[in-house]
Amino acid sequence: MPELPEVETVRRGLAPYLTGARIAAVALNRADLRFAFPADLATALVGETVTGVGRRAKYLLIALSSGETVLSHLGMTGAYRFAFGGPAEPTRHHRVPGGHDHMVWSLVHPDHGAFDLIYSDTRRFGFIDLLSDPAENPYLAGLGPEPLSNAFDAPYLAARLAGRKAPIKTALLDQRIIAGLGNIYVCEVLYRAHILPTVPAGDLVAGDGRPKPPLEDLVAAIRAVLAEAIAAGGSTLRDFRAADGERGYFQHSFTVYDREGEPCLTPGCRGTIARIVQSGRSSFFCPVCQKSAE
DNA sequence: ACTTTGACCTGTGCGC
DNA sequence: TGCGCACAGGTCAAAG
Repeated sequence: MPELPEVETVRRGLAPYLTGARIAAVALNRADLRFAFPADLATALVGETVTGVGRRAKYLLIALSSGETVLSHLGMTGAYRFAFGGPAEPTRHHRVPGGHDHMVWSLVHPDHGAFDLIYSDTRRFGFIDLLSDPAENPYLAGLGPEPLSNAFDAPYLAARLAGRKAPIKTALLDQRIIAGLGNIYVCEVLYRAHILPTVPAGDLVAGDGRPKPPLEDLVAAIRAVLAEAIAAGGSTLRDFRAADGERGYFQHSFTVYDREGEPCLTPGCRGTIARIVQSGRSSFFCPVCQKSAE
């Protein structure tokens, strides 16, 4: 589910409790998620101390005192929650018999005491791996720049989009071009930048290879929308200890995503939000105030 | 080399 | 109420 802002929110919720905690035990309730758990996962974790919780794109990176790193991707329905003493409350995906709590870390933190960290994942599109060298990992090596970093700007994006005939919607979902955007935020940033999702990506680049004004707007929109979403997620962190982190995913209200048939919220625009399917994914947009590149 | 499609899973909500 | 179908925020392999 989680796109960059949601994963960042999870990271911020986990970091204060995991950093400095010692892993006393690890339970795996099945052999695989999307991929098999590494054979030595539990033994590699037990006895180690967490030295930090990072994020790259939509991946969580949990660093261990051994020097190894746990890579965790939440897929569509992955979620972490804590259980401090007593039986853990099931997640809302857990009402059906069987449940979806696939991995449980038992941790001891010098300040927070003993607690469990539970990973649940209904659809099991998530996965967990153990990396000795994150920089060399194929999952991470091919990722494009972080959209909130200095490495991401309009000239960069222009260079990557020049000549591409694929719709801008599809290009922005390509993690090799820009890391961390998913279907919701791509819809949102294109809406904010007033660009139709169907525009051929290369149309946003001028003949000399420089970004056209709409592409400058798009870069600004990407930064603004993500920053706002992270800020909104941060406001839910107060509850992270008791909740499952899932709440934050949807707390944020969207301006175009999933609003088919509703009025466009752009000031002065009288359009109605439409929905089309691109690359098998829903695109929501306003056919009035979102335009092709001039 | 490029893009699109199907596959992986389970759950929910809608129309009939 | 029940049933079937469409759909869901991600990614990868395979097919075009």
